[in-house]
Amino acid sequence: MNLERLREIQDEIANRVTISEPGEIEYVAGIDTAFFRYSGTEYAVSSAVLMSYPGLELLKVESVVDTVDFPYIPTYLMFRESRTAIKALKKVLREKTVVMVDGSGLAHPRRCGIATYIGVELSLPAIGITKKRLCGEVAGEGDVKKLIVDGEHVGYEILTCRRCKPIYVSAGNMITPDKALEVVMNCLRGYKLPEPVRMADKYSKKVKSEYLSDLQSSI
DNA sequence: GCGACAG
DNA sequence: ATCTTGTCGC
Repeated sequence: MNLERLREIQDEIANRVTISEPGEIEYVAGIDTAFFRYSGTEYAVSSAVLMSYPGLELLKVESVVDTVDFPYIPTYLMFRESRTAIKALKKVLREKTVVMVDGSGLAHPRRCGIATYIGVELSLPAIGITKKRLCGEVAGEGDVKKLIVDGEHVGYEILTCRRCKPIYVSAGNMITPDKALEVVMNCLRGYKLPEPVRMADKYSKKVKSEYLSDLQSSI
């Protein structure tokens, strides 16, 4: 599978993106993936959390461990972690849920970050969250600046806590950049990352360490 | 050619 | 992302 073909796949996904106002939001899901190698094999641990919105009560946590075959290549992250992530996500999904993914949405050279891919593939509203800017330019001043990619306003760079570096929010699918920003703001609880992503990150690392110690004690 | 480059 | 101790600061 060459990059040219993978690029075509991303272009196809990008063409299926919908930018619209999602309906009523009752839940918000978060998804994150951790990695580790064991006996020469690489594994991915994806954890998905489901929280009420806007109350943010933790309702469900599900994790999936899988082997990984694709390397990390900037702008091709979806081919590395989406399979495991989608498996975990499907276990917590309900109607009226917006998904928050640890990765770009439309803030991607071909408008196809992993959040967009997951959103289009599962046909649901998705938001991309990253701690580093993959591409685009930042415009404006203050704690909330616009993120522009190829002249298109796809999301925002926001300062979620003073003394912290900013995070990047972008629409993934079936949501507008402004609505994505609103949902993320409503999921902030004093930490750098919005709760759904922060919780998913925490659980993926927890399950990873438990899984590793199980493997090592079963020798 | 050079620099940039999510997780 | 991951490998890693102490350490600065709220």
